[in-house]
Amino acid sequence: MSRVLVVDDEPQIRRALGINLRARGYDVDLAETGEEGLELAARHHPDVVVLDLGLPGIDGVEVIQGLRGWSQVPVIVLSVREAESDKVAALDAGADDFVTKPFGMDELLARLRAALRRAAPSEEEAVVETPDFTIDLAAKRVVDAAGAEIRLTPTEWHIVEVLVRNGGKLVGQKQLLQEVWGPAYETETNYLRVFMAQVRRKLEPEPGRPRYFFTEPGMGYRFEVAEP
Amino acid sequence: MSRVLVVDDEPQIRRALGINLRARGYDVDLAETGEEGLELAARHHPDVVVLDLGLPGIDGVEVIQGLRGWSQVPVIVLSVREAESDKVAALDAGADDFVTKPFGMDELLARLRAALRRAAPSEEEAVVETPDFTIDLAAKRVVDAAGAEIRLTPTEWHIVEVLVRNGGKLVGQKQLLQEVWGPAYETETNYLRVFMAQVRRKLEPEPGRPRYFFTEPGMGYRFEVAEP
DNA sequence: GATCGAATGACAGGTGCCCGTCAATCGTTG
DNA sequence: CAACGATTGACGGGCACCTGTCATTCGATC
Repeated sequence: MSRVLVVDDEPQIRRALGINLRARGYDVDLAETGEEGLELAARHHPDVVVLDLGLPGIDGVEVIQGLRGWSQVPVIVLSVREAESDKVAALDAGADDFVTKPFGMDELLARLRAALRRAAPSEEEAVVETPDFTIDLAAKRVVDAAGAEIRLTPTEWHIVEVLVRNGGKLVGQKQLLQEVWGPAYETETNYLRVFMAQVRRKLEPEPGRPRYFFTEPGMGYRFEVAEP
Repeated sequence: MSRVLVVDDEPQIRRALGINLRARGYDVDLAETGEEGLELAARHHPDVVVLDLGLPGIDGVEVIQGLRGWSQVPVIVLSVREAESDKVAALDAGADDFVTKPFGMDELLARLRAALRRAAPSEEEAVVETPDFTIDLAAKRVVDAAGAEIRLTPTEWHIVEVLVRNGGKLVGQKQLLQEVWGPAYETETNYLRVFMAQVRRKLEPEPGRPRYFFTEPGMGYRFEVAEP
């Protein structure tokens, strides 16, 4: 789950945010001062920061600037101030969002989700490696052990994708047929045999003795990388 | 400069934003309804959208959903409503920020800058070199091996940009069509064939045997610089 | 152990789709 | 009005997919 750093000098706010965020599965760091916040940020690399502007010691805007020196972490600013100039200063310093106290917990949580969603375009490294080939789901590509590309046709790739995304799990024939060819084809088991053979010819070192794409007779197919 | 799309049914708001934004050097599109806004977004690909929630016809939240179907453009929501549930709905639909009317122009401009800054590709070393040409994504320039500039038309450049930014990854036909021409063109595969041919004529040493812009039949295209 | 049926695997021929290419037309801009 | 880029349509070639048939394997039954 995501890690949230809360920087606020008011104990009741820290407490309320700590309870609510942890209840929703976030990991939460609490800091009372700007200095403490910067230190925790450096140590724990939170995914999002909730920052009060009116801090004792160094000001909230300075905290933002301190963060921006080395991090792109989204910052949501809290403030009792209504003054427009404060908002402008905070946003220009690099804040991502601005919430005026008193605020509703639902709104803050929604803004938190929005900030995390923006920051997380990070195409999870969807790569599966085996001793004989490597599958990159994001790039839609397969390379063999020597690094040479293995070309798959659209249908072949689609089958491989479904099986790999369900890695280790059995995928039923009907399910596979529906996902690759559409709901009207759920009885065309011939297709599966033809294309599974093709996939094995291209990926299995011994197509006759599959090491990765296994048949479960009468049920379906399973992709699995054997443990060493 | 950046292009801003403003969607609001109140003439005085449209007028005020139009004047203020243009005075600061933004290119501005003005739309009165959600439908018009979606159409303009598809045609002009703005860098940021300012959207009123209380629209006649289709609702602001639906406009956000319509946009999010194909675009990651930041959306700043305007609303007279104070209700927290509205904010939550808009933010969860994919809005990036929320401003309550009446708002100060300075605050809106600051949030606009913040949204654009977030979306900015962070000015990283956006240069791709190959033995035959060099692409500078930031400067929007291509030069050949001898240092001479290669001129690309806007559409050609847009295609190259999308493919290069996804370097190594396969870009689906629909995705490419949507990002370059807009969501209404996702079936016009002719465009791709014509413009890919044009791009290859200008960049590939042997347009008939591509070394950089590869076709994945039935799926899409991929830009890649071969390892030495 | 022999027989049978069900399910999978293998193979090859035909056909339709997709890509690359060319060319004509339209719309915009200077 | 000239020049350029974008939009279409048409066409040919290659290949991916579909299809039917036959071989093989496995388990059940007698």
